[in-house]
Amino acid sequence: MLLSDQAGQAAAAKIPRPATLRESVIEAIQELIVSGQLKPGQHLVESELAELLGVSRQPVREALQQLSGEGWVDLFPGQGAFVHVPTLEEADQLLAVRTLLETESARLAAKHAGEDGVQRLRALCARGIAAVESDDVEAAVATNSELHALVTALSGNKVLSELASQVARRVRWYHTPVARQRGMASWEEHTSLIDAIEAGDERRAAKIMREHTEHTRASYLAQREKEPAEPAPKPVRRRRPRQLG
Amino acid sequence: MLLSDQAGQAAAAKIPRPATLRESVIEAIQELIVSGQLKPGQHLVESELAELLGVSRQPVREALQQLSGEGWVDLFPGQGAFVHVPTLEEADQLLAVRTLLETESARLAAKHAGEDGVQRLRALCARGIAAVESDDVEAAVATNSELHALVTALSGNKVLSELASQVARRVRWYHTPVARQRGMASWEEHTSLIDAIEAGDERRAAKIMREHTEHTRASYLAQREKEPAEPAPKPVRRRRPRQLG
DNA sequence: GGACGGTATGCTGTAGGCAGTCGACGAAAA
DNA sequence: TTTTCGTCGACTGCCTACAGCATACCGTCC
Repeated sequence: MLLSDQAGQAAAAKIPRPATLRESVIEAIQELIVSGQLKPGQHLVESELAELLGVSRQPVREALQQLSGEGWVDLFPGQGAFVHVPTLEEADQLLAVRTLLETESARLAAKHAGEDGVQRLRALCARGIAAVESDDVEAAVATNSELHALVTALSGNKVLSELASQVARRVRWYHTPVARQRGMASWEEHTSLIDAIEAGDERRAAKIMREHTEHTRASYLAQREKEPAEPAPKPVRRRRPRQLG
Repeated sequence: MLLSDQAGQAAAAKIPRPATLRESVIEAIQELIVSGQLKPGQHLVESELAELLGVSRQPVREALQQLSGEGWVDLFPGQGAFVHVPTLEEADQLLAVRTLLETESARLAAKHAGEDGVQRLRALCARGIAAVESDDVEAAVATNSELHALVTALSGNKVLSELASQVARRVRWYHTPVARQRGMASWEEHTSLIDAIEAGDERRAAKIMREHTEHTRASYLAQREKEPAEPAPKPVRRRRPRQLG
């Protein structure tokens, strides 16, 4: 069976199925939220989103269900969906959880990662450093995410890596508008992390990752301290102003 | 404002809202899965579930979306929903994650729990021991879950406790059919855990919880080793046999 | 006899529509 | 002027209906 052998090769770049509308809508709404076009607390009217995206209400509803499961929006029965409002406290707790998950990931990665994995880590790290040096913030952030994702993947624990990636996405949303990036220091930490993983030193890898994520957390809190945060505009059901004409 | 004062008192037993159909359906399907009426790998036909529960396809679809987000079912675009098939490897990884989350919870609980929290823990523990002594397995399992949930709640980190409770639910599903309960030994560990929390000894609390959950994990694996696991009936889309008549 | 292609079937994905419900606004009463 | 009640508008929750598609069955060809 030649084909099944190839198919067995991990990500054999599955044919880019036209995906269901629901999935497309999920990504679209996530993008709208992360990019700030949909603001925290905003009432998401199904019919409006449907029209905006050119689909019917059903896929939008299903997308909102799923997004609520991942913490992007809050669903109030009978009232509809509202973009989740991340409080300072919650962000802190989320960052704590991320630290926990990624620290364990790093430890396991040091335990299990092979030569191949380390190579890929180094490649990503190089790309990240290059991005920082050329002041390409966007690329640096993206590469940073990829690197962390790869570390969790190398842990060998799929459940863990999936959970971590979910948490990471939310962290990115909370974090992005506040502090853009910690710059080169972050990538030096990445480098020593990879060294530890290559050496198979679990303790050191865990320690570095813990400190690394705690740095991010500290910088986040410091940033947020300055701006007293918006006065939480009470997420109330919006009423469409009278359509005249 | 008298009313709002009362409402502020935590769980003032919110009026049992008639809940949306979707939520009822979610619980119903979860129950069907946990109780084994829906077997792993089984194809969940929307219209059948709808008829079975006496609702239309829409609430069923939305419930399946949400359940897929929590790992109870797998959604294959164009093919439908299948009850998730927990492999041995995945169960092990899930238990590892649970250990991680609950250990951290225990540590934080030792750090933050007050007199009141400890009291409630002791009460639950007493109930659990009583249940074991009277051979009430059902009650013992339920109380066990409650106790662990309370520990995570006492951690003071809502994100963490929510994640832990989700993981715990899945663990219970994987675990229940295999090993019913470890009996009294488990509750002795609970007792010393509470002692550590009361003393505010973070390290000890974490250590006990880690060992405690690792015991569960070991017993699970031991149980599963014996039965070579079902031969994984290839989750294929079922086709209703021809209706004659 | 085995592989291939055509056909049928029933399921999923999506759309549209109706009733129930929640919130806002305005009028009437204290 | 403040509180309370009634009405209106709009949105959600759910149902029904249709189009597209994936799979299984079956006849045909090699």
